Amino acid sequence: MTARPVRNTARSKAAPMFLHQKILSDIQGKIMSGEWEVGRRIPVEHELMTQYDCSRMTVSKVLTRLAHAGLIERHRKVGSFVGRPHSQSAVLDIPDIKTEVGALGLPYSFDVQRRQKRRSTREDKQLVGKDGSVPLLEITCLHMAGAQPFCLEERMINLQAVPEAAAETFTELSPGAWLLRRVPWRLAEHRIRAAAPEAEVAAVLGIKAKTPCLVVERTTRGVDSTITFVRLTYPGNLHELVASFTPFAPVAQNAGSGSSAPRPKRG
Amino acid sequence: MTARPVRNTARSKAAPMFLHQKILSDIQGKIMSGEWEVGRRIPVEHELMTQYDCSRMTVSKVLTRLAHAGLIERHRKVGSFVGRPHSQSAVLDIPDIKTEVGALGLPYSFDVQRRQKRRSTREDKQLVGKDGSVPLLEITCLHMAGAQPFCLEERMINLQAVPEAAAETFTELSPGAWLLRRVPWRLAEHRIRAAAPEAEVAAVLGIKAKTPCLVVERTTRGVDSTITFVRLTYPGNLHELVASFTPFAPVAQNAGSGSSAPRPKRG
DNA sequence: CGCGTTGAAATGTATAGTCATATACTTTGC
DNA sequence: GCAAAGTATATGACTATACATTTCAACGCG
Repeated sequence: MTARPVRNTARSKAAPMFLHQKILSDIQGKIMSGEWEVGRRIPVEHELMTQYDCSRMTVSKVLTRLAHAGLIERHRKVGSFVGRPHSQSAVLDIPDIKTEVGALGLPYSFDVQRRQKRRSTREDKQLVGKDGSVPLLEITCLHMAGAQPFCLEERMINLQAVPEAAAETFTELSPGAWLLRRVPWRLAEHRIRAAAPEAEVAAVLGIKAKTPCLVVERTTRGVDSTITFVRLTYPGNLHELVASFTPFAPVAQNAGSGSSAPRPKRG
Repeated sequence: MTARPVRNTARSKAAPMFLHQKILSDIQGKIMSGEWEVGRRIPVEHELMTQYDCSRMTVSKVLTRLAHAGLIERHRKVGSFVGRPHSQSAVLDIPDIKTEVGALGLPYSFDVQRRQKRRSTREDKQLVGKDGSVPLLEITCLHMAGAQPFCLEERMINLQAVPEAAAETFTELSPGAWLLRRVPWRLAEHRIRAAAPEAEVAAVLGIKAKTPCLVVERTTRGVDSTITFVRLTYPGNLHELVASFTPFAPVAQNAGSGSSAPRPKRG
């Protein structure tokens, strides 16, 4: 009954993985891959204990750690549940555009101006991993704050990764919001720069050609391929990104109280 | 010998703090306040065990958690040490300008163009908390990539928070780098926008007045006051910020191996 | 003096429990 | 029928212990 690295059962060759590492990465994988969707119940400690043939402390520590990291939420008597990802990131506040506009106290609306299917070429390399051509959905969408254009969204969606998008009209939800709630993502890369808009873009946004614009390009990757690429062009002084940092990663104070967050009710 | 919330010794009134919370916040406080500088040895588990009159597991869990959060580094037989803050942030890559220029393969240099002491007025409100006027050091510094201006830095340093800055000439290290390595900080707020530079700034940067520029404003706060405010103006297409996110906070895989990081040697 | 051996220090992994606490569900009492 | 009380369950806090692993440092020996 002593503690000994799990020289993983069959073909022991790779780094000997400790039990708690295995449990951690198993659960983490299920969550990050989207196999366990948000709100789904995680096996209770006793189940995991049986499943991995270990003591309660061991699984408990793993779950506690996952809770600290925000991947799961735990509640006494109730159980543990897959947590809701922090909308985009707690640090760089690039929220849903609707939320942004709402924060300005202006009515939000959007208009899909273009919508076209095509196959990817060599130039859209950022969208594909290694594979050749994939079907794409190209969308141009203008976001309005009241009567004023707020942001131009030029997006490409990988239809191989998100086939449902082909049939979606994006009338209720903007493409960004739709994707965010439909597709589990793993990594979002932002590139932020200042540039003068192209003539065409300037015209749509109703600004002069030389007006400085904040251009945010985001590549969102899923488990094994890029899901979407988007370029958001904000007219210069209309927009500002805000980011807050602490020098250290935050050490969550609560061990899993989650008082304010509405607890998912599923089973 | 049972577990019972520490109804904190004297004047029990506030929320009953659990032992591990107390240990955690004690250590966290010492590190975040700068009282324990980077590399300083943290009491070994046995000491903490004695100090807080608890079992080894309890302190061990706290330390392990701090290690996961990156606040400390742990090494067998050696002990635990205050970790080095991740330069600015693992997510928004706004590194030292010197590093940025170096990455472009260009020789880096900088030139302090202005350096002036004054007292803060009502307009510099971002620098002060509630207090009235504080002594300031105003610095303008031009960063060069080869022969080309790369970035203009306009900075204000709170001399109340960093009195040593008054005597510093910033010949070896740029103001930013100097501050970063001298002053412990708690929070950095960035505001990022696109704008046309003012005539004066455009002249210094050697660009046309209408060239879009990426303007990054950063307020860095210490324990109880703002340390410095800086505005970095990058000529438009010369610069791009890059940020990567994952939907969840990263769950550190290693429990404290820290293989590559050079272990501080102090005692 | 240099080199390996050995011991001890410190963390790392894991077990097996106890008691506490929050909460859903069930039973009881009126 | 409905609320109060009780019970079961799942997590949370903590102890005490065992053994593993890594690495510093002291010792012994040629």
